[in-house]
Amino acid sequence: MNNRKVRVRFAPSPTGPLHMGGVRTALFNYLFAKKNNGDFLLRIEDTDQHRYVSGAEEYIMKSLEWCGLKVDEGIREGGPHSPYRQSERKGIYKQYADQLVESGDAYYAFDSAEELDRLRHDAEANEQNFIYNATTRLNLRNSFTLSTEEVRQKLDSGEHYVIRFCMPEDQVVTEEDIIRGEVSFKTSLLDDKVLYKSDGMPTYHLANVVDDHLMKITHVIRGEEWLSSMPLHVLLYRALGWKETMPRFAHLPLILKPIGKGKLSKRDGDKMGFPVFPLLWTDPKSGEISRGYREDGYFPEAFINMLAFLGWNPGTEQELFSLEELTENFSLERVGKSGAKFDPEKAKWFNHQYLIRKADDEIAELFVPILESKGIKCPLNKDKLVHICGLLKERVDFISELWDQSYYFFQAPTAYDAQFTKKRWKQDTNQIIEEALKFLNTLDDWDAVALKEKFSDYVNEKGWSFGSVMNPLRLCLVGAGIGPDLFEIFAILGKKESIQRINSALETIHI
RNA sequence: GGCCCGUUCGUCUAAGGGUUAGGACGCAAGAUUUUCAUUCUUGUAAUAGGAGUUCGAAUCUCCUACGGGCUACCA
Repeated sequence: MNNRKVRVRFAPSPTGPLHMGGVRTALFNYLFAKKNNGDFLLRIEDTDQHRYVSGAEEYIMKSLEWCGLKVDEGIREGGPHSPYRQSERKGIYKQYADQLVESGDAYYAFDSAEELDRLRHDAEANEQNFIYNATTRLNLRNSFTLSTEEVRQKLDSGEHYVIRFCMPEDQVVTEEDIIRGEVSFKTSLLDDKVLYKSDGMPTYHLANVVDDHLMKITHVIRGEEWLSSMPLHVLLYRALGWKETMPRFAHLPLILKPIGKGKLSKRDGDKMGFPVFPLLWTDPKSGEISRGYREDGYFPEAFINMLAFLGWNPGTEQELFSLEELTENFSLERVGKSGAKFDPEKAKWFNHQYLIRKADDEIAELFVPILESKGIKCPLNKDKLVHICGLLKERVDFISELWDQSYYFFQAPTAYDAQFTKKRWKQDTNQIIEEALKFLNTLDDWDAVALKEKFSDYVNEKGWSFGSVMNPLRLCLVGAGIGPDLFEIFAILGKKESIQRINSALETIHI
């Protein structure tokens, strides 16, 4: 229909921390934009002053940044359509509301919130619906029932008013959704939505349509919760005379609770022990803290990859995609229609995949702060730490879990796992270990491979079973039945420390 | 209640009328291993139900059921 440059926007309200569903919406917008060499804008929709939460805006930007979603135009980046915060655009909406009134597509209404509430309640009591539209507007206080004179007078006297869209009486609005195909709505069932509030602010609907038009947005990609307002928006574009450049719509399926019914909420995360927000969030009022994916140890690449697969798939069997690869392969046509239950286990799996693909030295670097938090200060040379990380990364999903797998490298055992001891430390074990210790003392080449070879020969020579020697030795060095190849542990610990640990164990363990 | 959207293994999903309905997560078993893991192999398990259209339906149509969203001077 035209070859305008693709421009999409992510338009959250700063009413709290950005939910992972919101991040996914941002991600899909970003991917679509970049795939089509377009622009990705961030617009803050803060037309509701009551729900404004301080810090939310900053949080949104930090979250996108952490995820690697670079914004082309936004409140911080600026751009040709500044400002990008709707509260700062307040002045530009009124003229469009006025335009609609003039063309007869909107009208003034003076009903109080209480009056309308009462009508809704009454209708509900009678198992009816109250809809402010053609069926009722002639019984209410508005430009239809009041004379031009009266309306003028009320307006001039400063009485509170709103501007409502005049929903056509009997039309069918049909619009193509990129994900869902054609969707139709009967206007007789829709209501005369408020476009302009009595506080002088536009509602979401007006501001959204006006800004998308002014900012030359070509595709509106948003959550399914907006699908029902698509006809209103379509009608607004038409009424405003912007039919030709109206963006195309794509409504994304929702992210649902892992178990049970309904969409994913903050509660579910608390209950089941997973984050629903990208970053840690401290509520400015209550001080309540919500965990974040970042702080929980997720890599942004893993988080993004996981999110992308909630509702989208490439149609191949590849599951691991970098942001660049996602961008290359993304298409709205491959986004599913149905809501996706979030699976925290799969999220961990994604993180594991990214973790094991990281270079050992990078992992080591990330592990250092955790070691320091445990009071371990550069206990080993860097090579050894890198080696440890390489040895153990397969076993964990998060960097922080490395500690549970490796603590014995940094501190000698102070206790010995009772169960393992019982199972592996037999009557003759002390004697065997003492002999083995003598042999180990004679060895100077304390390299894992050499050690393994020489010690294995020795064990064979003595006619011992491997298990009867190795398991107790593991207990001596580690204090428990965990860890990688024992000779690797020997090598990393070094001869002196290894011998010392065996001696201590021999002194401590009695059966 | 009304309107709109949806429904393939427990979960994420593939299969654009013809496949033994495929993959991944999870779970289970086996193999490997000096422990614990890893790894490898195998298994587990699905087209919501009912009508139609068709030689043939997971795929198209309708009905039912179930799920979800919206129904504010909130976004």
